[in-house]
Amino acid sequence: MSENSDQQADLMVDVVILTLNESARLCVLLTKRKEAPFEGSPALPGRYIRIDEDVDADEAAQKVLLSKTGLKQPYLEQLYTFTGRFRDARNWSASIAYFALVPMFSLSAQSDTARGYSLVPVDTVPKLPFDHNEIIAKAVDRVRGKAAYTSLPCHLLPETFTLADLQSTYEAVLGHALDKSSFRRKVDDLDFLEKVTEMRVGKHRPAQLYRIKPSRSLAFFDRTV
Amino acid sequence: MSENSDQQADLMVDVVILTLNESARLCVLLTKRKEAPFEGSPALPGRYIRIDEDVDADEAAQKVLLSKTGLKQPYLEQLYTFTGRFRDARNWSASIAYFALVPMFSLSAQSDTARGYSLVPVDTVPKLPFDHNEIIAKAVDRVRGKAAYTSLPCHLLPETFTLADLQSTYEAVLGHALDKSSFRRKVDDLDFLEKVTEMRVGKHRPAQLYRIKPSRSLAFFDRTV
DNA sequence: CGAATAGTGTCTGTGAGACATTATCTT
DNA sequence: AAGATAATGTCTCACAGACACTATTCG
Repeated sequence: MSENSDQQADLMVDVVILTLNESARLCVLLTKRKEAPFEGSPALPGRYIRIDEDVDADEAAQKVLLSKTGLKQPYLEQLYTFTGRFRDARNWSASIAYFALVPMFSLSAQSDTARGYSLVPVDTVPKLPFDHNEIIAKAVDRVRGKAAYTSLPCHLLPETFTLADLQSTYEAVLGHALDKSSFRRKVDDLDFLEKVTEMRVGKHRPAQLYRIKPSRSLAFFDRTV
Repeated sequence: MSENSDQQADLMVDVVILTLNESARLCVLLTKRKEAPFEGSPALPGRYIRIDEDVDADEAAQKVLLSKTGLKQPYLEQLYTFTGRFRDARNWSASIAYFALVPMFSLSAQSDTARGYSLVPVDTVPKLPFDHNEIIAKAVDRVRGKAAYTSLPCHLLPETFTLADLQSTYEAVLGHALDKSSFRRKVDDLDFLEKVTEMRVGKHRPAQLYRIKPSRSLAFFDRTV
């Protein structure tokens, strides 16, 4: 591949960072592009892979995530690689897309937009440059699909949470309501949560707080064969 | 990315071609490498992406598949992208891996090996160059996972087949036996097969032949939420 | 007829959904 | 006490698994 080094594909990573907003809606983080083309437009955070700095694409994606959220231990998974001559008018390019699930942002909406990024509900994403809409759609599909039979959505919650929090998170991701009793039975069967000594106190009856058992950071629901 | 064009990553596609052998075992097709490094070793079929010839990576993968099997309409799906500085000692590289499901080969074992490739059961794959063992493992995982709730394994069968064929295919992929009655109920519920007028005649009672309904080339089993 | 494969029927336990009930807090 | 949320209990229907049974071919 060295005989024609000016005829190379561009290689980059893009990261779909998903979180819940205050209304418990699933949102994607978008940055304002600082360079041409589409300077100023919102787009997915991402950058070119730097083969002298990045050991592999996972590391590059982690760095993107770290620079946007400051988080070191999020859930990060490779999603799909989008390629082709036409997805970026400048050149044949390959973007290795990742998605990340991060707990609800503690940052205020103000400082977010000040830093040039915004949280947008996944069902109201505007037209974005390149094939970024397609990338987001695929990420949401994947998370929805896995939510049906794994504990993946837990990563959208803070360290400790109530069962009601957990259920509304699943409902936000899946897009439909769940029965409380069935949901709790299933969570109980899966046995990936442990009680925390404290309770959440609020305006009404306090609720038990839980956290994910250290050993079971991604548990699988039964799947009927 | 143009300021340092001799410091680019290599970009390639590798294809895990899966099929069933005569003993109804899930097998992967391996080629003998014609170039250094590892010349003569068995390895996954693949090649560098040629940005002047391939519109996108899917097309490159299709061409690899076509050149190895002569098949034009197989099931082909992007699997995962394997990247990094160390997976190939020559350079930082990215391999966009695909997997394909193809009907049992009509080619004889003789002509296969003559052309320099071989079918190896996925549970007896020898140590391969690069990270090809890891790629195959991931492909098998993916197929197994999807087999549990989709009609994916159908693509391992010829145009028409009996329900017994279909069941043994599922059993080969999943790695365990299935109940005949339950299996047929489920297939019936899914409603992705249609009867063919002919029957398969053999040494015993003839069996009804089926084919996939044209509109339902990939059907999904129910998944319990 | 027996052997072998194709195809159908029946029973039962599990478990998800629906919904009711009890429990515990604040004001 | 009223209101709100947390947590648990009960009933039922659907369905997957187990297994038995019938059907149709060949030799």
